[in-house]
Amino acid sequence: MPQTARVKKLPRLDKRAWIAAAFAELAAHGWDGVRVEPTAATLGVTKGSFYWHFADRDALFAAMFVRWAEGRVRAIRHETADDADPRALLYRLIDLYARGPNAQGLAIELSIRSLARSDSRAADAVAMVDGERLARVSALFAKLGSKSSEAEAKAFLFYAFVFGQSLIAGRRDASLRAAASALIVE
Amino acid sequence: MPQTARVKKLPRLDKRAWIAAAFAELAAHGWDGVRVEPTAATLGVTKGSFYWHFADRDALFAAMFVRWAEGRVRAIRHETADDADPRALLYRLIDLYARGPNAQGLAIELSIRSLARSDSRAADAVAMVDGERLARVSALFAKLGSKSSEAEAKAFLFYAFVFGQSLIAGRRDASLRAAASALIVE
DNA sequence: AAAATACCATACGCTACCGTATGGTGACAA
DNA sequence: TTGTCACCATACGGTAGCGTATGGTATTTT
Repeated sequence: MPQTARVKKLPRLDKRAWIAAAFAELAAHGWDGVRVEPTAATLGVTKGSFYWHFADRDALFAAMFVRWAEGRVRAIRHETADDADPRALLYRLIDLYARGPNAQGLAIELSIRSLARSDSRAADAVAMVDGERLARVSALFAKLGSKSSEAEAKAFLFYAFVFGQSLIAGRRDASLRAAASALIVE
Repeated sequence: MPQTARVKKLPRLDKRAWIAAAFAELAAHGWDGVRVEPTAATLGVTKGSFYWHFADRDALFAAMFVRWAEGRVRAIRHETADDADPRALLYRLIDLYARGPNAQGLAIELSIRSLARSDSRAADAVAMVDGERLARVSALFAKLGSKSSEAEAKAFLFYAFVFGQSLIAGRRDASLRAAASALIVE
């Protein structure tokens, strides 16, 4: 009996599990950290599983792009569904990306945006998400009284600020961030 | 024959040449594109040269961080030296990072900021540059009549916008960018 | 029950690099 | 001249990971 007795139920993974694990690696170690064999190890399987579900490593990336875009668009629609108080909602959105309750999601977003500069499939995913986000935030500013063109400009500013702010080191300068946020929203 | 007629036969590189070549690779293919042997090939030497100038690959990265920080601080001081018309200067700074006459520099900046989330040496370099940039831009807003605290907030907003905007796909929406810029500067 | 299918393990060859060890060569000094 | 030193080439061992080939086992289907 040379085999290790696998008492537990066999994992029997699917594409979703692989993609989820790949996103975790991406958030932790960037694109060069998304490797087949190490990910297989953390999933408790071997790469035999991977190459059953995906043609190669590149196919995994492609699947990650579309899944990310879908998930983001859905999340944005959900986050901007309650538009009772647009101003409060805008502040909440900033907070969502600023004091990372989801630093993982932010890392993923930045990684994908980084790849989008050279990979057209990633660029497509980013364009899709950007379109949805700009439209939603623009609508919020319109509800606050801005004309259509001004609302779009404010949405662009808002959106660029949210991500740009995440690139700037200081986790400490919350007051600075709050003041800058007020300059946009008010 | 002039005394400085270096024979082309022997390249005789130094650290600076290696670092410059590494930055070119970084801008083109990211951190995982900065490899010793391929870079040696493009420099026309072998890795024997590299391991004479650097202890290992990590030492090259460390050298890149400090060189980048130094170069950036110097560039920022130079760019903000002429403060005759602060408003025009602010617009010029936005333009500098927006319609990339220097897409290469932007790619490098984003790569380093990406690494700064996990590498403390990169984080130090980024903090150094951020400090200088915020101080300079803040001074510009102060010259435009803002109180100290407001000038800092505006500088933060300005700075975050500049980088955030570079993350958003559209190269096409120049008008949107201009409108958003006006919201900050005016 | 038997066969087909879905999923995974194992083993293999292959490439791209990293870092080291060591020898070679030109420039310059003694 | 002769050595020394700065700089590089060459050769080597070692690792990590990709993709493939093939066989095994559990699950489902017939």
